[in-house]
Amino acid sequence: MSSNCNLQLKNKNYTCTFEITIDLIGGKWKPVIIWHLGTKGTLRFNELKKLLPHITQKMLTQQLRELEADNLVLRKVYPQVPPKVEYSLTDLGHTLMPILSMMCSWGDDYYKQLKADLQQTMAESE
Amino acid sequence: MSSNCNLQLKNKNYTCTFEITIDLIGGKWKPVIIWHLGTKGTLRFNELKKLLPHITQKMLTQQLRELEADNLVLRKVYPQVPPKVEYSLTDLGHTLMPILSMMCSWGDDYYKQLKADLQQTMAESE
DNA sequence: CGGTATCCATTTGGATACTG
DNA sequence: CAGTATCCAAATGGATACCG
Repeated sequence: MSSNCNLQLKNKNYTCTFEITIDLIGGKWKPVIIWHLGTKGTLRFNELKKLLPHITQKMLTQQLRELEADNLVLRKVYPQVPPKVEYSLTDLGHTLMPILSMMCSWGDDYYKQLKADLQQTMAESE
Repeated sequence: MSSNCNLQLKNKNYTCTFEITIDLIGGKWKPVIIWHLGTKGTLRFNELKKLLPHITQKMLTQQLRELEADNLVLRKVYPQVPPKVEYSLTDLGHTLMPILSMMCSWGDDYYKQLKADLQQTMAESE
């Protein structure tokens, strides 16, 4: 079908290797989850939930399961009542931190620049 | 609502600056589009389309419009028949390349590692 | 050539209720 | 505490036809 290179992984096709990266850490929640685990270390389910005020329980569970399946996050269950589940980054997960860090500061710069431009525009219109 | 920091930009709310980055370059197509424009320079609509064999015309147009609105891509229309439209990265767009580059090589490593692990598993099962 | 417009299928995500 | 299950709404994306 494709004239480009075709990479296959887990029944999915990619035309470029960073489609793989996007697939693993793209989406609304995954980068933030990884970021929190990377900067704060091991976190329990509800601790994560508090750090992501807008996520629903369903989404958090779902995203964590996917991250686990992709070997980016480690899930440790303590067999006790009430249950205790801890999440942390795997070694592979940690290797993503430099990328996320760059994305974070880029977003920061973009935000500041846009705010500055807005101030500029408002000042000029006076 | 949110106990975290709350950033607002263009009627959207973010709790962290890299949600902004994700919003701008996340999704299935944008990174690849930016990547092609960054590595190959100016491209016409149909040249881009050939580089992304699976994208539909609608999606390509849509993504390019969004990238343009976010000041990452420059759209230059030549007023002639048949039409000629050229796309290129803005200065801001270029600042994304180091991030995309890292994502690309990370995806590359991940792919190679997984393939290597697979070979290993197959070898052991013999 | 470089698009729009329309329609429709799939995917994603949210609200709510329930559970070991 | 850390989830499942179910249902439903919204967003995303693809096929197709048409246009200046």
